[in-house]
Amino acid sequence: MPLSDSRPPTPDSRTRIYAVVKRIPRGRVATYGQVATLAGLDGHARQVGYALHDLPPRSNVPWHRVINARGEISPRSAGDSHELQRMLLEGEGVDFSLDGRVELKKYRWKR
DNA sequence: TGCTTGACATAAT
DNA sequence: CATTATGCCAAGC
Repeated sequence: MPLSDSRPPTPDSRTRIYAVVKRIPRGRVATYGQVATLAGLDGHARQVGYALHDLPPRSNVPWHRVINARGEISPRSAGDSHELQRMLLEGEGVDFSLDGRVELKKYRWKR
């Protein structure tokens, strides 16, 4: 069986997303939509979140710098990662509002 | 093969 | 600025 060359060339969209997330400078945050756009997946904001969800905690990807358009940490189904995320961001100098929101006006990563 | 769910975004109200 | 409704696309079942 001549192993045909019909294998899915899926360059793991996740890999692309991770690459973009890694590009986020320290002390700054980006929205899912922004990451999706920069990753060439304009409109796949949801997939970005999916990819990050699959991201193992040992990964060197600063997933904590990715937040939703409201400037808040997306409420996940389970896990205490959202607390860790806030902690990490605060550790980088990102200021949080009393409502637990980040001032995108100030910290939004501007390409 | 088709329906449901999901770490979202944007526009309208 | 909050809430509601709709859109988009991929993965899971």
